[in-house]
Amino acid sequence: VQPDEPDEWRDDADPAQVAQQSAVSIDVVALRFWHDDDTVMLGIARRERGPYRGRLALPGVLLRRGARLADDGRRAIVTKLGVPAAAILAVGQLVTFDEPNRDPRGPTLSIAMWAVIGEHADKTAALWVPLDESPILAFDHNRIIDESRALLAAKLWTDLAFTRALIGTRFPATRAVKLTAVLRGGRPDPGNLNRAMSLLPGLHRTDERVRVKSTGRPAAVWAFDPR
Amino acid sequence: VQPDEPDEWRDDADPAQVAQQSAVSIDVVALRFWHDDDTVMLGIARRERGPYRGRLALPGVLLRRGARLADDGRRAIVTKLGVPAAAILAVGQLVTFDEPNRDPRGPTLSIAMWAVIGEHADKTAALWVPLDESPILAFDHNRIIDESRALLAAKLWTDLAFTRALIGTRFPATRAVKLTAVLRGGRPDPGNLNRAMSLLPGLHRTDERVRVKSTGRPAAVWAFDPR
DNA sequence: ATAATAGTGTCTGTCAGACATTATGCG
DNA sequence: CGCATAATGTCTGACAGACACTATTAT
Repeated sequence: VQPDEPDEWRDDADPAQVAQQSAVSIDVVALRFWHDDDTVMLGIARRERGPYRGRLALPGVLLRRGARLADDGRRAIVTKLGVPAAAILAVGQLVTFDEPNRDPRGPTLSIAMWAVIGEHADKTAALWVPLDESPILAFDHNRIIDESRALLAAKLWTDLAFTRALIGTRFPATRAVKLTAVLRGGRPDPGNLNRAMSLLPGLHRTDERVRVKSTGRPAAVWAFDPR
Repeated sequence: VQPDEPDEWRDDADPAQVAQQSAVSIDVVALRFWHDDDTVMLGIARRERGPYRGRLALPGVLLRRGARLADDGRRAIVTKLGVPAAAILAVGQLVTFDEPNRDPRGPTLSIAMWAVIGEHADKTAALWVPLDESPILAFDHNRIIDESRALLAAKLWTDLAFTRALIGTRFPATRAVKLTAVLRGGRPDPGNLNRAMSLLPGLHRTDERVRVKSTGRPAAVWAFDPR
C-alpha cells in the first residue's frame, strides 16, 4: 500500500492516521442589525489564549469530530462571543480558505460561515464593530471578511432565510434601504428597491406606517409572511 | 481550560489533538469534453480498497497535511483515475458536505471540487460516463454530483477558466450548443447563444468554417483570445 | 409655507426567450 | 430542387437604473 493513498487503509481507531491531516477550523462572520444599529455590525472578540493572544479575531473553533458545520459555527459564537444559542437566528456556509501558513500552529483549513444574531441582553463579551470598519484582525480574518462581503451582498433579497433573520419579520422600508446600502455599498434607489421587494414571494407591505426619523413622511412597514 | 475550546491550547506536536477532529476528504467532479465525446463525461473509478470496495466512486483522497485543496484534488485525479497531471487543465472549489455518517469509517467531511481533464492517451484506468447518466456510486457521491451540477451550469460562460478548459480554445459553434445543452439541460436557442458568446470578453468568432455533421451548412469556429 | 423624508410613476436601455427568415452545403 | 444544418434578424416581455413628481409629516 502506497503512502499516497492513506484513505484506503485508514483505520479509524488509529488517531495517527487522521493526525496527518491539516487541522480544520470554523470561522464565523457573525452579523447583527438590531433596531438601534444603524449599520450592519460584525461580532469579534479578543483572543484569550493561543497565537495572536490579545488580538481581535472572528469567533472560531476547531472542528469537532462528528459535528455538523452549522453546529460548530454556533458553538464558536456561543463560546467566543458569549451570545446565547437561542439568539443565533441563521447559519450558513461560505467558502474554505486553505493557505497552508494562515495559522502559526501549523496547516489549518478555515471553513468560513455566516451567521445572523438576533436581539438579546448583550453581555458585552463580544465587540461589535461596523462591518465596513473592521479593525486589523488575527490570522487572515480580514481577508475572510473581504471575500465574504461579496457573497453576503449576493444573498441579500435572494437568500430569504438570511435576509429575514437580518432585518426581522417586520420592518419599515427605510431599514431596507439602509441595509441594502451597507451590504451592497452605495444607497439603492428607494423606488427600485420597493419594486424589487414587492415582487419577492413571502414579503408584502402592510397598511401600517411608522415614524423612523423625527420629521418627514412616515415609512410603510413591510412584513415577511408567517412561515 | 475547558474541553470546549481545544483550539486555544492546541499543541501542534501532539497528534491526538487534531485526531479529535473529523477526517477531511477531497472528492472531485472530474469532467472532460473531448472532440469525440458528444456529451460531458464524468470520471469515476472502481474502489480497490476500503469501504465500498469494488463499487464505483468519484476520485477522492484524504486531505494531506499542509496541502492546498487544488493540489490534493489533482492528486486524487492522478492516483484514482490514472490521469497524468499534465492533462488536468483547471481545478476549483465547490462546497463542503458534512453529514456525519457519509463515511462508514467515521465522521468525514467532503470538500467537493471540480476539475477539467484535457485530451491525453487514455490508459483507461478511469471509467468515463455521461455526466447525466452516472450510475449508483459509493458514499453520498450521487448527491455530490447532483448538487454540483447546478453550480457547474452556473459557471458555464461566466467562469472563463472553467469554460475554456472544457470546450477548448477553438471550437465550432455547434459544440457550444451541445455543451450548453448538457450542462443546463435542454438545448439553448442557437441564435441567443451566439449573441451571448459574441458579448463575452476574451471570446471571438473567426472566419474559419468547419463541417461537423456530414450534411448541412458548416459551423463557424469560435476562439478564445490568447491569454 | 418650507423643509425633510417617503413613495409612485415613467422613461430608458439591456437582455433573454422565442421564432421566422436567410444562408450554405449535399444528394 | 429538396433536405438538413447553421446563422441572422426581429419582436416581445422582464427588469434594472435613473429621475421627476407626488405624498405626508413637523416646524
